[in-house]
Amino acid sequence: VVTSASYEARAHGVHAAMPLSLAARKCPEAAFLPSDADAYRRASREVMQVLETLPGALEPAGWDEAFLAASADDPIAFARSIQASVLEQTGLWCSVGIGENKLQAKIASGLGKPRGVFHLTRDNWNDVMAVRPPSALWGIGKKREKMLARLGVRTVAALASAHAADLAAEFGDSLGPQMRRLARGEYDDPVSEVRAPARSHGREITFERDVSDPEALDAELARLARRVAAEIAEQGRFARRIVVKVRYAPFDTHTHGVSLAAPATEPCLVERAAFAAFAVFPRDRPVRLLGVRAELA
DNA sequence: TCTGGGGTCCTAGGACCC
DNA sequence: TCTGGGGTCCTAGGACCC
Repeated sequence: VVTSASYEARAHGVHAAMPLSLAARKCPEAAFLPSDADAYRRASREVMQVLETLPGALEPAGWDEAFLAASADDPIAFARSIQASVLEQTGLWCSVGIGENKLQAKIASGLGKPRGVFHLTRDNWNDVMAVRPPSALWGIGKKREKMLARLGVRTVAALASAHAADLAAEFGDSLGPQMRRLARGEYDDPVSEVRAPARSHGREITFERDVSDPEALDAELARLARRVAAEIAEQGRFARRIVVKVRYAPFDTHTHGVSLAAPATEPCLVERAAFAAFAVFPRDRPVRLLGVRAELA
């Protein structure tokens, strides 16, 4: 599938997660490049190093985004100076979103793309957001948007004024009210410089063709399990539980897990747990995806 | 069109306990 | 024989994000 697309390709309707065959149809003249994770990691480090020189707590959010807790008399000028520094020192453009909290800033950075600066605060929140669909909010995707539409909620403004009880009944006592707060531009989580330790680490593979051969599946499962074990050991972490993920056609995905007697990192123990979890699955269906994930102690 | 790989968080339901 | 109410923990699945 497409990992990322240039703005020129996006103009043809190509976007991330789209199957390559469809992307090629939508944009036959596009150049298809292999992904190069090492290059992106290097570029990410360079950009983050620039941002680290700025005053204020920095919270990286993935490879190509970060939150900066800063205050400035002239936020827009400050944002432009960040942009200029990043461009000068890395040759890369970025967009900068300014907000009173992470939600506003995150949405603003999207609205600033490409290469722009956008300012989103309580003063212009309604002007900018009220008529947009709920999926314009960070944390509401297409599925929740559909569920909201069934409740008659089709805009951010409608969500902001929806009945809390209705939302709680549909989405739960936590998520429901939280979605309404998002629609009002409210967000409490502070920018946090301390990175929480990872909760899990896993590897998965989608086969080019569905695999039925049990020996081939066993071999792949062992390979994934040992790789995960080696990687968490390298990070000095221990597995608490091993979860195996299996996807059949068409996109029928299931997981089963096995808790370890004690936190462990030994490849043989991780592998044994993976096989115990895998044993729960029926073995008579062709497998499209196999994954092993360690939940960490 | 037919759906990657790495994650995080939330929810519902069941088991279990007092 | 049929059964409360409160709580915790575990598991599987799903939604979301980059």
